Amino acid sequence: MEKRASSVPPVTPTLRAIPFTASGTGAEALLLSPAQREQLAQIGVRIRLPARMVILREDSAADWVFAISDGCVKCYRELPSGKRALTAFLFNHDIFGLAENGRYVNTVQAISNVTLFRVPTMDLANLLKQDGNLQFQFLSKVTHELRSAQRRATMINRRDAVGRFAMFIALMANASPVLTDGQGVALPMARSDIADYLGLSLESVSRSAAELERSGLVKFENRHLARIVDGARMAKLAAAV
Amino acid sequence: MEKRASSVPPVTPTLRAIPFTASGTGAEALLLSPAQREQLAQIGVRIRLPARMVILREDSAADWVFAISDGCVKCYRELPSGKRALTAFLFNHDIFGLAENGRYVNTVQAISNVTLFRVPTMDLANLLKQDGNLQFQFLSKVTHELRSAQRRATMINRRDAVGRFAMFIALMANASPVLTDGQGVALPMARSDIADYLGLSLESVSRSAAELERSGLVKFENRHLARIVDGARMAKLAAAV
DNA sequence: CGTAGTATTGAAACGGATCAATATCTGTGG
DNA sequence: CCACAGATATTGATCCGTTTCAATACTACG
Repeated sequence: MEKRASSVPPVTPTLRAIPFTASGTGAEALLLSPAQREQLAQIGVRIRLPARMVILREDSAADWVFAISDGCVKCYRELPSGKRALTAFLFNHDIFGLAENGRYVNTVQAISNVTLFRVPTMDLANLLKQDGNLQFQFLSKVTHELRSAQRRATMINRRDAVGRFAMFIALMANASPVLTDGQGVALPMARSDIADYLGLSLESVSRSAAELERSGLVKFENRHLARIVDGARMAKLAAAV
Repeated sequence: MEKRASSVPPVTPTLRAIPFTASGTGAEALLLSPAQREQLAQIGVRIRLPARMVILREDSAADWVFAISDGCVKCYRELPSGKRALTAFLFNHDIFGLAENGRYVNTVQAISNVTLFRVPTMDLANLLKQDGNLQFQFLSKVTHELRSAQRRATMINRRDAVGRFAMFIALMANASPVLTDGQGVALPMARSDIADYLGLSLESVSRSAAELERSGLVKFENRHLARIVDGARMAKLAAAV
């Protein structure tokens, strides 16, 4: 059950989704076939972008759809009040840039250096309409992202800040493919990003981290690397919704 | 721009989604073509279910996918703590029952009497894979539901209960196709459902309703019908995220 | 190596949750 | 059609935890 970021990102795009139907062994991921990847590769390009770069802006023309080959991005919307609501952190195999009425819905910004696969929206739409199986992968993918959004809402619903943060670490342990190996959970994003994602103040996130460390559930090697010390209690706290 | 529930629900299924690409006039809805509706009608059946009936249960085998022809349902998950997290209210033209690994993710329960269109999951999957355009509608639909889930998270993020409830009423004014005509907003669900959806206690919802009425923004004709009195201030409050 | 952005820690206050009592509604049977 | 009972909703008082404001510490990048 080991997850590892491929050291050499593939040239063709990848995608991972949970299938609608039950597979033989259980929660197996659905992956693009070599042929499908080749098809996508032909209409798109691979680009590398530096950390902190804004990849696309909400309400701008949705000319491209992106798939992440390597790295981590954050999706957010600027609220009228000036706050920013983070809707998702995306990693390897994730897609973003699906539009609504030809406009992007969120702003997407690189957290780390990222390698992306970029496809013109129109070309992708045409390809999807032609290849039912490929589109089915996308449908599964978006459905899965819908579940993620619902889980986030559930997480935000919790009253206790510590519990929310614990859930978040557990979430990242699954979502982020990087550095999960030795029980270390990578948290490449800033504390303020976590706060905006969890609907907490920056201070509460900080206090929650301190509290988790004090109670011996998690050890923070540094601000961006958490090591789960007591997995059992951690899981219990994360599940205590 | 009048919305009205058709008095005679159609025999073939309907679906409404926001297209990816910009249409001529702006935020126009995407609708199934007569041919597509006919195709769907051939593999599914129309059923009527009474209010309060549980239509499908989380973790049970996902044998069918449903589309709502008429009425209102709620989707929720039972949390370990015993609380229930409401993930969505669904109306006319909405779909539910998309599975993950062959199991339903949420429980869906009828709020009013409902008329549903029911399709075997397998048959639908096959049809979607064959008909790229039809599947594209579903993809658009699920993408749109993803936005809804994100909006809900944004709503839950608000600190003030009154603001959340105001947003909810504004949301229902758009989502619910019923009774929106004369500035009246139908709230067919119970106060406790609203509470579970907004992440508030039942009491807070009740207090918020009272507060909205006291400040002259909304008049509650009865518990299930809100009339927006001061649209401008209402919109302002709802937008003050 | 310094500086600006980022994070931690402390003290006080606000707002929603909770507990508790009462009121209203809905649907059932007389 | 009305009365009754159980469920649903409202209103009040108190408590707890997060937000906010403020000061200090840390870290990363030039």
